Order: sequence, then structure tokens, then C-alpha cells
Amino acid sequence: MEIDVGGRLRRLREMHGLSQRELAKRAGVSNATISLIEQNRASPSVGSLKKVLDGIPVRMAEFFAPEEPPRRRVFYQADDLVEVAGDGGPGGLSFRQIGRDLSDRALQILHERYSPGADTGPTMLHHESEEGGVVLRGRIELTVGDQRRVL
Amino acid sequence: MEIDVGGRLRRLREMHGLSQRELAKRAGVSNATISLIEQNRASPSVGSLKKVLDGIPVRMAEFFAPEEPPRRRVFYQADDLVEVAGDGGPGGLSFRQIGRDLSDRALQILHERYSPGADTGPTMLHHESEEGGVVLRGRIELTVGDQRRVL
DNA sequence: CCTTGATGTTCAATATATCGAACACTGTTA
DNA sequence: TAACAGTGTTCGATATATTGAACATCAAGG
Repeated sequence: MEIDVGGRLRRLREMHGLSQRELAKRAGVSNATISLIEQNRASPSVGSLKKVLDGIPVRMAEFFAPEEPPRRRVFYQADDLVEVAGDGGPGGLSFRQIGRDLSDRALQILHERYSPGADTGPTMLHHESEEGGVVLRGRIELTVGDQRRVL
Repeated sequence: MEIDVGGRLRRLREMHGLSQRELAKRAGVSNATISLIEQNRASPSVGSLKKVLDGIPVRMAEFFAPEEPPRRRVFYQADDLVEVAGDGGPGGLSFRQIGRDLSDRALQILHERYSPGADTGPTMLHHESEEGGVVLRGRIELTVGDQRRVL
């Protein structure tokens, strides 16, 4: 997934009615730098980009925030599943989450795998929401509140 | 206004349980690069930073967003599975529901099985809620709104 | 004790970003 | 016409980011 840094910068600059030299002066960089960045002939350092954006002014998070997610993602491939457990390695547990960004979702779905003997530690996990699941293979001991079962 | 890129990267990396070398390998950069960035001894190019963040994974806008995205956690519980599809027979489809009484629940979980060639009929199923799932075995064609995919 | 494997750091070599100065082009004006 | 002031681009020199290999440290076994 490429980011058209140059294109975004050029659009922003022109939107604010600035020439490359004006912006360069405000940002404390050379006009050549801005030209090269806008042509994507150089990938600016974070520090430089920050200086340039401060001259417009635009904040970093704004700059990288997509204008609008073109379309809500509905389908995911097996390799789009995001490992959200601490250790994804073959020794521990694996929680693979459907979708990367859940910020506008009410539902989180995980595909979980526990190696034999693995557990989630001595402290109870807790959250303000409902939760349910199906054991597909193997046996697991589960504690919910004061109830405990092996499934 | 300075941005502690190194500190943020280090915190993110450790939060995900990755070593500098592991992350470097995923990102396609050298471990030295990550070390220098985390010490703020180098201001990475946006191209490099993008590669590194993709290895975690974290998006640029997230990385530069001042506030942290809310984290959610999940674990699970089990019960009797209740067949809720019309025909539970060996010829059609099978929807097995977690839990018998959903009257005080916000969440319904189903374990679904489709025989080869089975489908849900010509009329779209619809409901006012969010829905998600994982294909465990086989291939299925899915239509959501105007998007269609074979998973 | 001595390995082995993992960690993060440092260093010289190389790739790349950035600078200052030139270039080419446009429109304006004398 | 010539001279000028503005634009964006390109070029060689320099600063910086990035690399690959080394280094130092620590924990686990033998």
C-alpha cells in the first residue's frame, strides 16, 4: 500500500495558495527539497516532513489520515487476519482478529489457537461487553466469573 | 512541537512483543535502523517508517494520532449448541447457536455448516446489527450489499 | 567453567535526502 | 526588443539515513 506523499503535499500547498519557495521559507527548508518531495523523487525524513507541514500548517495525523475510507471493508483473506496476542509464535497462544481497524465497529471476531498447556495468565481478563465462542478442536479450561468448566 | 518518534515506536514494538530483529525482518529493514530510530538518533524517511509500521502493524495516521486508540479484549465461554436452521438434516445447512435463551443478550454466535452446493436461497437475509465470521474449511460465496466474494 | 542463542548497541561503508546555485519557462513592463 | 520577477525543475556537493557486520550483555544448558 503506497502513500502518495508528494501528491498530497502538492495538493495541500496549492490549496493554501503557497508557492514552493514561500512554503520552503516558512518551513525552513530549501525549495528544491519541496520540489523533489512533490515529485516523489525523495522520501522525506519525518523531521523534514514535520517542518514542511508546520509551514502550511497541517498536523502529521491529518496528513496521513485518509480523506475518506473509500469503502467499508467487508471481506478478508486468511493472511489479512491480524495477530493480536502477545506472542504469535508456535509456542503460545494466537488470537487472529478479523480486520485491522475496529474503531467504528461494535463487533470484534477472533480466531484463537492455544498450544497444549498454554494459558492466559493469572489475572482475569475483563471488559464491558458480551462474549461467546465455539471450541472447534481440543479441550480448554475456562473461568467466567465464579464458574469454571472444561470444554 | 517535537514528536518522540523513537519512544512511540519502541512502546508499540514492545506492546506487540516483538524484538528489534523480528520487527526488522517483518518490515524489510535492518535491526540497526530500528535501534537508531528508537534512540531518536535518526529521523526515518516516511518510506522507511511506513515499512516499519506495516510490520507491527500500525497505520501512519494511527501512529501520529495524539491519543491512543481504545484497546479491546476478548475471551470466551460455551454452552449447548442449538440447531436453529430450518432443516438440520444431513442434506442442507446447519446453524448451531451458542446458548438457548438470547432474550437478554446483545450477541448471537452461530457455528454454521453448509453442505456442498447448499445456499441460503434467493432472498437476501437482512438484520439491523453487525455480523462477522471466519471460514474454517471449504469455499463459500458471500454477498453483502452490492459486494460479492468467494472466500 | 564454556558454549549457544537471544537481546540491544555501535561502527565504517554506502545509499539517499537536502542544500545552494544554477537552469528553463512564463507573464509583465519599459 | 530587453529586462525583470515570479514559477517549478535540475545539478553537484554535502549532510544524513540505512546497511551489514561487529560488539557487549544476559539467560539457559551442558
